[in-house]
Amino acid sequence: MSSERLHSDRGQVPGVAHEHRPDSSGAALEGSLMAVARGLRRGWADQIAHTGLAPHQARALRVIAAEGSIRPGALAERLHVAPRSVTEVVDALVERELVSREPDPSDRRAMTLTLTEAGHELVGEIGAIRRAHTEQVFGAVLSREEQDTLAALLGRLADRLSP
Amino acid sequence: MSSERLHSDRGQVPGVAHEHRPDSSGAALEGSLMAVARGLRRGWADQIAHTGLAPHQARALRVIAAEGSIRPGALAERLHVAPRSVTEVVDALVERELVSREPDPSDRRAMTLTLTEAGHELVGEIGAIRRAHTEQVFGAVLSREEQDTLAALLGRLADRLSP
DNA sequence: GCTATATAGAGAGGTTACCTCATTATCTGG
DNA sequence: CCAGATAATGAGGTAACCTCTCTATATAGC
Repeated sequence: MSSERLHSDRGQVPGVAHEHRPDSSGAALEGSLMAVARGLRRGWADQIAHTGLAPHQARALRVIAAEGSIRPGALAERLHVAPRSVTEVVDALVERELVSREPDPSDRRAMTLTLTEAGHELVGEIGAIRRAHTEQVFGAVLSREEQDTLAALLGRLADRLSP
Repeated sequence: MSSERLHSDRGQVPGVAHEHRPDSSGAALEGSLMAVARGLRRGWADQIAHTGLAPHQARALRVIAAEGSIRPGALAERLHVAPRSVTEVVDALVERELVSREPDPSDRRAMTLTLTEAGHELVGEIGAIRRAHTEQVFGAVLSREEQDTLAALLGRLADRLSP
């Protein structure tokens, strides 16, 4: 639906011809990076659409899988949402029987979230799809060596940026 | 949400002609790239927060600036939202007197969006902030040469991913 | 042991950024 | 000149957030 581009540049005279100044390659770098990130994210989203999982549900599932078991409050922190907001995401995952929500034996105020069998299965499946898509994109354009170079450079940037 | 392509290659690695096994480094590449993209986006968001512009408002402003003058429908396409949805974004920008919405002389059904003086100013300001932040991040970690290498690799990926 | 305060999760209700569908004005091709 | 197509928008809905509040439980201080 969003893939058809209409030509929008009719002969209209724009008011002024203004700043389109990618003078430094920094702008190009930034633009390409964001475009690649966007492209990958869209690709993943398209390919996991058939699961019926919203992106934030998939993300929550991944965090739960990574932690093995987690409490709603901690999950909220990982997802960068308010504690209250995670309840609804978890509700949906529990509804689909991908996650089980059980009282935490060590603190009776708290709940513990863990993946069900079906949850594990789905996480694995999504991971495989994601990995395949990513490899396909990178592999189609870059040589193995170039991928290593890219990974090294981005790794250094990520280290600097991540808290 | 974005397209109606339904790839059904689940679970299995799709046939890429020449297969390496980049198992772990592919994941690292992907992870780093997304982390860097996220870090940059957060940095920009933090730094333009003081303008009171929501991210999609800032994006709309940039598109209008880039086009010089654009109609709501075309803007919607650029922002990947439904035509109806852009009305509200534009409402907010018009309210702040950053954008003027005037009847299009060439088609009396249509409106034309252009930046006001204040709009141009703000776009310039945001661009400067963004550029400075980006350069600071890249410059602090990578040499000029490395930035060029990175730009080249990402550029090729972006070309492949973007229509 | 008993109370004061902090914390975990969830209910109630609001906001926002989207959406679809319907409506009005205008354009365009036969 | 009239039958659609198209541009924007009003009306009304939904989903993912939010804050504020409530209840149950934990924990620290007396």
